[in-house]
Amino acid sequence: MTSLSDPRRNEALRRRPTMKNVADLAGVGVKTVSRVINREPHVSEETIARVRRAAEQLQYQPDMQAGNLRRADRRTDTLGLLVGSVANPFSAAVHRAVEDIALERHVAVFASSLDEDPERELSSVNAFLRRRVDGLILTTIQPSQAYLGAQLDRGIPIVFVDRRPNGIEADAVITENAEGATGAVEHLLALGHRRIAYLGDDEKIFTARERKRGYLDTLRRHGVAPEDRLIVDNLDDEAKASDAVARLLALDDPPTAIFSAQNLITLGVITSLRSAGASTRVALVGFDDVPMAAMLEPAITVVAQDPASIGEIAARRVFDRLDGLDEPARDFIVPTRLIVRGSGEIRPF
Amino acid sequence: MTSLSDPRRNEALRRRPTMKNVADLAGVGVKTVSRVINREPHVSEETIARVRRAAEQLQYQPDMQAGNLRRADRRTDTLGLLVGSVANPFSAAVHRAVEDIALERHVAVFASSLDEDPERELSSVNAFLRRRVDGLILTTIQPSQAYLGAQLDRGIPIVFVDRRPNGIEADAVITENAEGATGAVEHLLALGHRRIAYLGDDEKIFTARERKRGYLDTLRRHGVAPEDRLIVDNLDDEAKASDAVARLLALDDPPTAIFSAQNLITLGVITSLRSAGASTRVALVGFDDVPMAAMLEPAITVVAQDPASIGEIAARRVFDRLDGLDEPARDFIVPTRLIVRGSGEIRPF
DNA sequence: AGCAGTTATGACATCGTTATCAGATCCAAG
DNA sequence: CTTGGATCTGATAACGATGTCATAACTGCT
Repeated sequence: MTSLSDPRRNEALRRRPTMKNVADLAGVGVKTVSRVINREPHVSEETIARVRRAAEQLQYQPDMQAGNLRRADRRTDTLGLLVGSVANPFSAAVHRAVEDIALERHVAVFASSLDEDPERELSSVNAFLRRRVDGLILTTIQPSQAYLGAQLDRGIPIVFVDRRPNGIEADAVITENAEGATGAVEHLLALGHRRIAYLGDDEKIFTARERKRGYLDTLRRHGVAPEDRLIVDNLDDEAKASDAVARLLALDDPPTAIFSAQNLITLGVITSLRSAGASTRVALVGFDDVPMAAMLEPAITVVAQDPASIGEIAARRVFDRLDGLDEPARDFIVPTRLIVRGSGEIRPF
Repeated sequence: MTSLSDPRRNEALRRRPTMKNVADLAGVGVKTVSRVINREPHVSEETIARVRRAAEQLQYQPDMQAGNLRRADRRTDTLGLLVGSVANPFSAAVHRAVEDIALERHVAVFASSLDEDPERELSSVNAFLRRRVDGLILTTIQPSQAYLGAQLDRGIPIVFVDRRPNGIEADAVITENAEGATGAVEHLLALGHRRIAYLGDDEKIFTARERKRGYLDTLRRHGVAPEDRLIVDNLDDEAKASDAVARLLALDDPPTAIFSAQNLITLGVITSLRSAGASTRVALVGFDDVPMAAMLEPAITVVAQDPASIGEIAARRVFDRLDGLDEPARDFIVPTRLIVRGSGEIRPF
């Protein structure tokens, strides 16, 4: 007799039931159980019912890992997603869109945060690959993504989001960064601003380079010489952005407008302009939307991105490739939209 | 001779290399490769180097799925996380905290959104289980979680977050919802408010019930009879919340203060109060923090939750259990914090 | 020299599933 | 009554790794 505390009994209880267990209980072979579970034809109604009952009784869950090992298509119905940070609203919106597309295909998503750390890029990608994901959607920070070439050759679709890869030809879904920046700067120029400051992130980041390029090119095209004193890079948090604004406002000839090239930076700018009492005097246009922007006083004019589209396009591309689409790699450029709310329409003093 | 287009050659190229391939290239047995990859002892330096070189050359990545099948501990180093929605800031913060803890242990996280849909709860949980996750962290909406009993018995740790489970004894990490609501309501009562409206979510949601209970109990304890006309449930989006506020303001004896029990509802309330020009007349305290709350005019007083702690505690609990901790299930109550910013300190008119 | 103990290695079974194939049964048509 | 073709079923190999165990070559000790 086996008692509740008998280790063997516990062992049996603790083990997840296998197809063999179901087969024995139903009095059929394992292959028949496999057929029922996978809804394959050529099983009698009566056998199906018996197997179903046994599976139910044991609370059987098939082990996909074991199945995938042998299965012909070798798919794990799993996808790896690497974003800036799952806690960042932009990344979260991308993630959500990817999840929604993946859900339609019963594909589960591994999500991971990059934190602009090259080491994390490698370890996340490796973690995904060891788990045999069917495809990858990646935001990257390594100078080159050539290390992914072999995976691409082996038919694992890889789509880059938000940033274009280097050293490898692969699909990329990116915001029209330079054009968006151009729109912002032209908007300010049209109001008469000439002293327009640029506050941006580390130029190691693709989007930062692009947005800065848009800013510089646009100024020059309109005959305004960019001034080094009005250009600040490497702002990777809100506090640094605030400090930078304080310094700009203290100049002899301070800027009459600010183009803030990233959303955390925009928050820092708002804080700093307010505490200097300059928020209704200095114009501000931010790249990427800011939560509650419409509720602020003044409301914040931004170049809004469309993270949901980015995620959706990336996910669809991965699945198209998994479905056999064999096109050359290409970029998908997602448009931005200038949302006029007030802060960007302040005229120069 | 095999040409580039020879299907066999392509086949070989496309296949991910196996340990056998590495073993053959290095001129050793598969078990030796396994030892090297897993850093097991009893392999000569020279052999290690040969195997490493071969693995490098083939860009070999071990297949964890195959390994897990045989491995003694049966761990997949994978965790399933179900949150309200990965795009929601509260959920995203929980997710991020879970990811950070998981990363320390080289555990990958499947993240999924519940969307308050009972069907989605079941399908997500099943998707996780079929993929043999080591543990589950779940936000739920089904009336009972008894269906998870077998998994719990089999030793899969399950920790519920944000909502307490029903019909099953399992760990739960939850915000002190009723107490937080009490704090908000007492804050308003102390200022002299007696007509305090409650705007809340569907009572099917655990947190909504708890917060409402806190509101009702507190009013009664302070000798204020709750008024049905001032209590609105089932507000599941911003627009509905706005409409509800408009109706409340149109009453003969409108509320002098509003307790908004969820963050999307708070946004709707703000919008509506503003458009009615009542935002500096009617007091507002929201449950759960709102982005940019400090920047608004008036700034929004809230009962802030601590999603990062919730995620961290839940993840640690899962790993403690995986490490063999055998305590009875318990609740972890995460405190709230009343953040006084202005909107909640408006006195009754 | 002989023996025990350690190190280095690989053959083989095994994990839980699916693919292949062969055998049994049944039915309809000749 | 045979034949051919479905339909139903299960035995067995295989997937890519790890666990077990046997074997061979050393090492250090009597």
